[in-house]
Amino acid sequence: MRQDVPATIDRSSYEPAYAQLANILRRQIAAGIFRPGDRLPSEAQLCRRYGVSPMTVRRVINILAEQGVVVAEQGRGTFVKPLELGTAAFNLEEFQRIFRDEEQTKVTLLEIRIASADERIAQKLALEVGQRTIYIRRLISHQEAPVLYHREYLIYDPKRPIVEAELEVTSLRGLFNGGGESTLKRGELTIDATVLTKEEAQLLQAPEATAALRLEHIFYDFEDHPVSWGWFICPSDRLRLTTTVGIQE
Amino acid sequence: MRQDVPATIDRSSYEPAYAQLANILRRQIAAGIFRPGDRLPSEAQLCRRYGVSPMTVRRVINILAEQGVVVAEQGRGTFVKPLELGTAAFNLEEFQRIFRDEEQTKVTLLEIRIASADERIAQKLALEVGQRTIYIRRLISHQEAPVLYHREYLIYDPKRPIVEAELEVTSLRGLFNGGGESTLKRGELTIDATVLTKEEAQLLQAPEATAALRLEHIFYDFEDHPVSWGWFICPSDRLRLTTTVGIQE
DNA sequence: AAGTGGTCTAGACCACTAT
DNA sequence: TAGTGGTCTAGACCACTTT
Repeated sequence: MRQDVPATIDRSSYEPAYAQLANILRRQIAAGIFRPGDRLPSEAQLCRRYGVSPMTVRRVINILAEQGVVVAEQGRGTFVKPLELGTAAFNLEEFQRIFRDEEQTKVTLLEIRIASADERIAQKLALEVGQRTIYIRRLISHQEAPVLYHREYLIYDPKRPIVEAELEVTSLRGLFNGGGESTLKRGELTIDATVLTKEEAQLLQAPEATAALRLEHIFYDFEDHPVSWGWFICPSDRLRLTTTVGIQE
Repeated sequence: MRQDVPATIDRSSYEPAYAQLANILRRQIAAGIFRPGDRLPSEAQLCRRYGVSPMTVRRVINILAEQGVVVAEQGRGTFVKPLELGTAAFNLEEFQRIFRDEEQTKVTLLEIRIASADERIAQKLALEVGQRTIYIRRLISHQEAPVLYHREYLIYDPKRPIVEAELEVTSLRGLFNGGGESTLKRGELTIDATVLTKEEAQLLQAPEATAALRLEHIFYDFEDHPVSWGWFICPSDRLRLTTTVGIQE
């Protein structure tokens, strides 16, 4: 037994009862009091034990179930879930942090030009081959060191306000942290691995043939038309994706 | 307007009222009826409009907030969130799928042996340099083609049941899909990019110097002791991480 | 003061599982 | 039949923001 788990709910606390109870149960599981496969006390028992209403207990169980800590089975009970690697989720917080740190982060516009769509671009942006797109290359530096190289094709349509907004160098910041583009409905993202080309290595000041992560994106507007296709290149010694799976206290 | 959104809740449906209302609001947002930054109707208005109790509306708002679709601000209202790239989450479903498909997936044990810990291993597993570990190499093939190369160091402790369990080739399956190890409390995972070595390329039947994803893991038991350190190598043409961000209908 | 979200109650009724 | 989770109600009270 490593640490005592508080056993009651403090009604005078600023932390709401449901959050307190969720933490109590999660800590009990983390401490090994309830092991994977074990059944938790029934909801009625938890109501009596902690002096809260059924609705509040229900909410707590829902929270723990969403966190992947337990699984509730109707008619049988609520059980502690074993570790499941497939539920691990990696997020882009590291990327977000770079753009949030406005003092230390600089976005350099390397190139903007009109480019006519080849077959690949046309397919990604649902255009005809030969139609105009806007091609943008950016280099993102953090603390004086280049960390990301971004290339992007935007649909060219003078009627669309998004084009002007996207051209602004600051738009990337909004895209990562929110509050930016409000004309985008959704994006499809893919991560894979790549080897730096000579050009990429030079810009990113990395040795040639270094391994790098590649984050590809397509963004869609509210009419479900693609408006942007592009990708970030990120040497894997500068940015990693990390996460934890299982019980976090 | 692309599609009509059902405007009432069907009380005779098997789908609970809260789920129906969440879908109604999400579809209205997806259809552009409410745009990023817009305020949703107040909870009291939603109660009257859809004939449900405050608790049910509350639950709906919570669900949409968890999904990152809206943000509720006390005293002000509930607002549609703009697209935020930083909230994108990549999961390991692709990996999970491989192991779930038991017919088509074969795990080959390439090597098991006792290895004494060098400085790097000792640090990862919280051991002294020179202590014994179990070194395992596995090749995972799907539909006759190798997709993953796994190397792993396990702490060597005859008293620990985990060791025997981990040695079984089937244990990877349980780890990914759940129902496996119940002695593991949590894992720390990292994804980065790497270039295949000659040995890796040969085993994975890929050209040398190909880019690959590398998924590193450390697993901890309920005493918070590390029990396993290892990594999967996965050529990026065989497995990608994909996700979507924003509104999904 | 009025309107907003946030928490919580004390039940009701239902669906499902085990015995 | 008894016990389990799952949904839902009709309020209450509170904290916060806006006017």
